[in-house]
Amino acid sequence: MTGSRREAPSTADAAVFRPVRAGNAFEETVERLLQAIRLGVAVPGDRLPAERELATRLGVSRVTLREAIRSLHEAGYVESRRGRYGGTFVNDVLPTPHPLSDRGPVDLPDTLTLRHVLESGAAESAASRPLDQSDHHNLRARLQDCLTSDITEYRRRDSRLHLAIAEATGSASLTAAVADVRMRVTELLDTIPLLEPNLAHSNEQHERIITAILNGNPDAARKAMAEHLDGTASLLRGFLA
Amino acid sequence: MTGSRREAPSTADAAVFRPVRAGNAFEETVERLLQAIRLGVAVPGDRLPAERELATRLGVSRVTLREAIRSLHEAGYVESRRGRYGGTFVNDVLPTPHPLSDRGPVDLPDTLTLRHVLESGAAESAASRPLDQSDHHNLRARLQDCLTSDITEYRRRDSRLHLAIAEATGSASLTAAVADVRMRVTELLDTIPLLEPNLAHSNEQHERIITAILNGNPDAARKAMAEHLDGTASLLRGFLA
DNA sequence: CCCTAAAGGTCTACTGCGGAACCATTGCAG
DNA sequence: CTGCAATGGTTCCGCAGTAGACCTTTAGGG
Repeated sequence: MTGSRREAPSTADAAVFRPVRAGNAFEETVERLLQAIRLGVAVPGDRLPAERELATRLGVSRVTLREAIRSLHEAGYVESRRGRYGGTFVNDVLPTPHPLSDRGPVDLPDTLTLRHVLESGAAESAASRPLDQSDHHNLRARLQDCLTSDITEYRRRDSRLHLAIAEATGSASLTAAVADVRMRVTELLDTIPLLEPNLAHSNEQHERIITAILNGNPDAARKAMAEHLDGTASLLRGFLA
Repeated sequence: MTGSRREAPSTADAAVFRPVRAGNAFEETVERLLQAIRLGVAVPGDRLPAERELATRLGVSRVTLREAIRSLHEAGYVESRRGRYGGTFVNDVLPTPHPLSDRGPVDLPDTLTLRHVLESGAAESAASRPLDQSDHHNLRARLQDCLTSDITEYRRRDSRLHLAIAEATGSASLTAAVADVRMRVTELLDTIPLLEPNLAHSNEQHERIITAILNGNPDAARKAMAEHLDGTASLLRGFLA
């Protein structure tokens, strides 16, 4: 402990006594909705769940959710329509995001370390459990989305594929953690250019990862994922160092 | 998306539209302080940081923190003393916790999957970076604490060792994630007996893990950690299945 | 012996947020 | 063409939580 009579203060203190809340309810809600859009869980044209339902699922009041939606509307992400079969819809053209935006500076090594652990672990874990037909279908469909994507949509479909891998582990907590860390990485990636060669290379790696998972080969899945992540990691280190 | 015109609802929805807050500020604060005590970050006799400082670090008001401390006091975990050099101190004899206590039922596979990913990943990550002298010292000291521990203190020292491994990755986010998942595991472990043979076996595995990390052998570290975790995983599955 | 620093203990606004009721708009079914 | 159901839009009230000032206790130093 800090000031303990026993020994020097440790950094475990920092982990346990970190803030209990990341921000206020409004900010957290905006962040989640942005996550849905940026990670490709809600694609242009999609309708978000109705306000009453969404508020319940997010655990915030409808008023707070509506404030979040309003700020997303003002930022150009969504439009709302009233009446039966109305709702809040993701815009077809999304705003090009923020030059390493609003909030505090990100700790690059911290983010990359966490990402490596979570995503290579998820790949291994997904490959070492029996997958049902819908898992197979989902993984293959998301892979195909990447292969057939142009540059403008690639980042979202890439995220969606990685999320599908996390889902295939069957662990909701792990999936949530992967979604969070990908959000952090995505914010960084959006500040650097995406080139055709990277995309082709990325697609090859995706195929190897998915093949290993579908074949139930944990070690190969982990290794393929690790290589894949190393690629973007050195890219980021290069541009942001 | 749910209700999307495009395709079937996916479980990624659940990850992104999960609740933004785990509970109210009071409950979260109690949880954190319990974490500090149960994971051995604050051991009996230790003084917690002063209320004003702790409230700032946890990002809650002093009133809320004090309510949390009061409920820990009533539960027998801590005592507070006024005056200069006063403070809140961890009791020497801690209450034996809750028979799979208050909150909702835990998803065992979910917890174990997340734990496997985080902790084996942390071991690998710690082994693949240069460690300074204080890292070496910390790891060896925590290992020694386990080797010389009797049964009553073993769980706390075990957690503290595993936390030290996470710290050695240098990633604050990963350390926090490991602390959280260990808290979930600890609550489960506290409901089943701890036997001498398990303890001896555990110690052997700990030595192999730490040796691999200190020698900078990522694969060995990961493998040793994975075996170690498999042990308690099947124990838990046995008792709780 | 008293003063001061550092800690816990108390009180008082103020505010963010949740809960719930109610209004307004829209499209489909009858 | 009328009514209903499903949605977004609005309003109000109450409570949990925050911020900050202030009180009380205690140990050590001058």
